[in-house]
This record gives sequence, C-alpha cells and structure tokens, in this order.
Amino acid sequence: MKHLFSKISVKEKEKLLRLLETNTLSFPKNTTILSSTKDNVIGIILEGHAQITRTDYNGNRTIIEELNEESIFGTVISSLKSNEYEVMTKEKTKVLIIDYHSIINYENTNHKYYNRFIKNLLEITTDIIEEKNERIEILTKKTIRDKLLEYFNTYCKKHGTRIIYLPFSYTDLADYIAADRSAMSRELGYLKDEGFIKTKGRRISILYM
Amino acid sequence: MKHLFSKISVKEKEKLLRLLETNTLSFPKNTTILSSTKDNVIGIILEGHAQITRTDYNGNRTIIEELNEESIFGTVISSLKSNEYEVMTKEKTKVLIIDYHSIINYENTNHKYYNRFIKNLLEITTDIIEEKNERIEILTKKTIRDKLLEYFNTYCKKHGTRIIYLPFSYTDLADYIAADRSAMSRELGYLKDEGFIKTKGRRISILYM
DNA sequence: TTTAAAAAGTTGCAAATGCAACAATGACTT
DNA sequence: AAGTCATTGTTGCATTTGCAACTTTTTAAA
Repeated sequence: MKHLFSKISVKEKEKLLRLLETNTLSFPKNTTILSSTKDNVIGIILEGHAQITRTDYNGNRTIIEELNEESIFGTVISSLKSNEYEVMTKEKTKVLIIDYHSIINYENTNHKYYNRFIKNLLEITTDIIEEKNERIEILTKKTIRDKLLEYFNTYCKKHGTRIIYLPFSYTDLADYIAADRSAMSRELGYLKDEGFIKTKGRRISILYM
Repeated sequence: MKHLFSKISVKEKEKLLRLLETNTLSFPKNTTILSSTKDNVIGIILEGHAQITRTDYNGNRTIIEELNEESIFGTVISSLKSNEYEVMTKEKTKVLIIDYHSIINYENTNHKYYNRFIKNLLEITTDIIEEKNERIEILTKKTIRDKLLEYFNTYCKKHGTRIIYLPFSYTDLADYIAADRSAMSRELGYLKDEGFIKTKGRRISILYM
C-alpha cells in the first residue's frame, strides 16, 4: 500500500498537519477508536495495532481488517458508516485522525506538500477501488466453487504464481467470499478430490490448466 | 457525481490537457472504445452515449453502466481489466482519454488547475469507494431477502424517503445484487404477501417500520 | 508440558436458490 | 393496429448452500 506521506519531509508533514484539522490520540488496549461516525475522517496508525471488526445482529464478531503501523482506515475508505463496524485497539495505540472535509476544503494550492499529500491520497484511493472491484468480481459469482476459482485466479495473476499463500485463515476467506465456512470447506474438498488443487495448511497449489 | 473539471476554466482545461497524455477520439455507433487494456486510462464522454457491458462465458451480455455526457469511466474506476468487459458506443460518441500514469507522474505542482484536477479526481474516487462499499454490503448478505432489504435500506437512508424509484429494471437489480432474476422476483412476491412492501412498476413502497 | 482456545474438517438435513421453460405484460416500431 | 422485442411474473425441480452439531487439528498461552 502506498504511503500517505511519501515524498513529504518530516518538517513538511508537521506543517501540513497544522493546516488540517487533525488530532493525535492515544488509546489503551481494547478500546474503540471509531464507530459509525457521521464525520468523514481518515485515520493513520502511528504506533500500535488495531482491528476493524464487524458485529452482526447475531452478535458474531468478525475481523474485517488488521491495522498495523502506517495502516490507513476511515469512513472514506471502509464502510464504517454502518454501526456494525468499529475500529478497536489490540494494544496501546497512537492514531492520527484527519478530518476529510478539512482536506478537501483547504484551498491554498501553493503548498507543495499539500498537493503531494492529495496526490498520495488519490493513489491510495485508486488502489482501494481496484481491491473493491476484485472483491465484487468474486462476490457476484453464483456458486462457492466459482467464487473460489475467481479468488485463485486473481491471486495467481497478481502474484504471477500457481501457489497461493493465504494471507488469512480459511475462516476469513469464507467471510471474504461471503460463504458459509463449512460449505466452503466442503467445496475445497471437492476441488481436491477432483484434482484441481492441492493444499497444505494455508498453501494452495493450483493444478488445473 | 462530481465533475472532473469543476472549478477549472475552459482555458485552463485546455492547458491541462496539453500537459497530460490525452486523446480526443470520435467513434461511430456500436464501436468498442475500450476493452481489457493493460493501460490505466480515464475516459470522459464529451458527446454522445455509450455503455459498459459485460459478456460472460455463456455469451450473455449485461449492461453494467450507462455513460452519458460528462460520464467518467476507466480502468482505474471500473474493473475493465477483465476481458469480459467493454465500453461500447450506442451512438456517435466523442471521448476524451487520459492516461492515468501521466496524471500521477506529472510533477510540476505549480499549476493551480492541475492541483484542482487532482483534487476533483480524488473526490470522485472517494465517492466511487462509497458506492462500491454499498454494493459489497449487499453482496455479502446470504439470502436474496437480506440483499433486497439492504438495498432498500441504503436507498431510503440516502434519499430520506420510504418510496423507492428503481433507477433501472428489475433485471438489472437482480444483476446488481447477484441473484437469479426469477428467484428475486419470487422473493419480492413473498415480501409483498407478507406486507413488507408494495410495488407498482418500478416504484417500491416500504411498509415495514 | 499441559491446557485452553481458535481454526479447520465432516456430515445430515432443511431451506434457499438457480435454472429452465413458459405466460403475461408493457414498450416501441412501422 | 399489428407485430416485435424486452421486461416481468410464475412454477417445478434439481442443485447448492447454510446451519447445526460434532470431531480433529493447530496454535497460543500458562
């Protein structure tokens, strides 16, 4: 992921943060940083570790995203508007919060670093769109098998490989493709039986084609 | 949708387009403008009318998006990278194509209108992310009923109303929520029977709570 | 090393859905 | 007004999937 402050010096960064509506906040472990804000904000993890989680009406909590140092999150980026989502610290965490409107409404176009910042943000948002498109492509497939194959294809194309190292657990994969975990497990079993894939832990080898 | 050239004068716009790698192209009716480009480009319809379509392996073509004057499309925005997609003119159409990398790599930060352009583009991309998030929210629901209800809720919240005027056909809605059209039709029937909604053509009234 | 807690695999079964085929309605054209 | 084409509604049936409940395996913690 591109960085919000790339090509901006530490001094310029400090100036920039003074121009915008920002807050540097520290949170203890297991605290909610953000939940369903109407305000559009962008947050950056300065130190520590947090997670975006979702709690559905059954009370099941799933982890949507891991946030480590330099990770970016926010209402502009994720769908934090729904009250099912929250950003929660997993350890003592320092966060920089920037009001999105103060970014957009700031009008002095002479500040080089401000313009660079906007451009960095643009690059990040286009990357995010690409990720979302990939996921939508998967989610619109009608069977679990097709969802899995689409996931495998996208992964392999991107990494130029036939061996997949899942970046998360199978439980998370089931969430990602919006399928029941046990049903997905069953489907993976079929794919193995039919000789399309081979797995060892979170390593999946693609054998077809 | 925000406009790519808002707050940029006609003269500035012309200067800008000379700075960037752009092409103004005219296409006759029923011609393919773009299909699965490796290049990242942004296109703007200057005159005419086109459609983003998708043709699946069965040969079924669906319309993904209507493009009218000032509409923006492109590999950065839609998932045009898959060869299932293409942008096709429905009448004689004039298009402005801008190379995405020439936008990002241009480094002279003194041009006010260039910076404004980047900012406009940023606003557009964040809007797009929001749209994609909404769709993902729908697509991750496990039943057609839940998908429909999520669609209704999002629509109503956004428009502040209990009456929905579908912006497209039921056939398209089925595509949007990734469900079989007849199965969706059946589910809408149940929702009517149970008194949750009432429909008249493409107007849907929400009766529950 | 033991213990606890996640994660992953398995399976029967009921429910939801896709598919196919066709009827009905509505919109548009000549 | 007739005819064509797209959209919408309907229904039987086979398939897929979610769900629940339980086992096995893996990982992390004490």
